[in-house]
Amino acid sequence: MVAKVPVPAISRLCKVHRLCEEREQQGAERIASSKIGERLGATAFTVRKDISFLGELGRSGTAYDVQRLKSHVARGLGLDRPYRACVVGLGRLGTALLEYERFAEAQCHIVAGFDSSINRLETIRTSVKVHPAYEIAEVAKREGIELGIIAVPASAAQSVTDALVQGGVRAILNFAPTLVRPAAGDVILRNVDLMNELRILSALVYLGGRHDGGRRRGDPQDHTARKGRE
Amino acid sequence: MVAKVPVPAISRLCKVHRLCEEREQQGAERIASSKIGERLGATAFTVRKDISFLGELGRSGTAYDVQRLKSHVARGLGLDRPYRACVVGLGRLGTALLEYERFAEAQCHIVAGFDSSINRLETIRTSVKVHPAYEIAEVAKREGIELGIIAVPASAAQSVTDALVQGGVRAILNFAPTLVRPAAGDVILRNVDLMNELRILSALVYLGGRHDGGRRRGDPQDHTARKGRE
DNA sequence: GCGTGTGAACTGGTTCACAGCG
DNA sequence: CGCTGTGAACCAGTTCACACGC
Repeated sequence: MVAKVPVPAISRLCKVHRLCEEREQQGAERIASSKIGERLGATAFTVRKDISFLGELGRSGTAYDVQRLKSHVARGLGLDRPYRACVVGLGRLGTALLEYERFAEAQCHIVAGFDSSINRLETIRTSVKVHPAYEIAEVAKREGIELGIIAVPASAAQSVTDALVQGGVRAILNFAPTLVRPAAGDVILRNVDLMNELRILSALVYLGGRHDGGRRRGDPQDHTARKGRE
Repeated sequence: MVAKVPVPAISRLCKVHRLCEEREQQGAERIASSKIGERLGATAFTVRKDISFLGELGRSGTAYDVQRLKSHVARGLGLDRPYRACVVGLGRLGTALLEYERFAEAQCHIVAGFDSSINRLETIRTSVKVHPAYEIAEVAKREGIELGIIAVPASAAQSVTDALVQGGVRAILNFAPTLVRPAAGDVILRNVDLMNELRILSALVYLGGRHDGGRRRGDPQDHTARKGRE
């Protein structure tokens, strides 16, 4: 069944891929769905189903072959495809992201930074080429940038989004604390809202006991909220 | 019905709260569920249901009173309660978080930073008090820290988690690219996995057209993945 | 009429039970 | 026998339909 993988499953599969790399380096040959589930905070059922979404893997009675599983997931989700990215907004967070070398592990290569403050562009010290914000669309197109990372204040987020879309990016990761809408095109968008994460945690603490005494299953979100006492 | 609010609803309600603050400053008196939904990327139904999870609000035929709605949500989720937090791991990301003043808007006050490198502790320039990592539990207890933000490499994440739990924190926001488990206690945990976000986006782009031609409803996740052409 | 509040239907993602291979 | 693969049951959360207040 190579179709319609649910987004939560995709998220877990990406983690499976990472786990495989980890185990590979440790020299492990095989890994069972139960072990994967344990490591991911999901049930073995879920893990197996997720994997089967990508089509049948080397059928077997023994556990998954780490190498094979890894490339199975990589192929199914296109994770080996390298792509170019940019960061818009070079405040503290933006700068941190700009220089985060380990993104390369996810095949993500940051090739440009943008900021609206000429002052900041001049003082910043980084190996990545930086440009004024009004050049976003142009540079994105010229450099073949597929992914835009937004780290600007909420008020600027929408116009930055529009510029990125105009520049032809295919996906956007938005850190600005506001919902942005891709005006047109088939742009994929995910939001990472730090302020909201804090508020959610605060709320969960507050709701405390009376919130949900029961089991927490393999939580749909990436952002797993779970009570202790596993 | 003041019980068992689903986590996705909590997330949306937190955004409603933020939206109310925004509208309040703009001097708006009232706001309709349809408008809220539009702004949040959810349907008006969902918004109304979310709000009703917190109990009945000033029943009316006209739209919500912004002030009343805001305090309704704040009271229902305990968002007005200020709390103290710390950041563990003072790399680029950790430092950015440590100094992010706007967290205070979410009533989150960062009162301590930790790192295992004495060198880094000495060179860092910040207004927040910093401590060596081995003092986590002690300082957390002494300072009454309720929330821990983890920004260390994956390999250190679990031990940091344990130390935080030992220090009595009630909630943890984990930025390390690995699942951590609260060994004991009622700790609430959420993960923000940047590397995984990138991989997910890459996968969604790759799966592209054949992924899901259809509607995207008021997406369960915080991290809304949605195709353009709303 | 417009707009909220909510029980009932629906949806799709997770869980389960069991068939099948090594 | 252990472990994977998968159709079917289950269930949380979303959507809907309709009652009610302005």
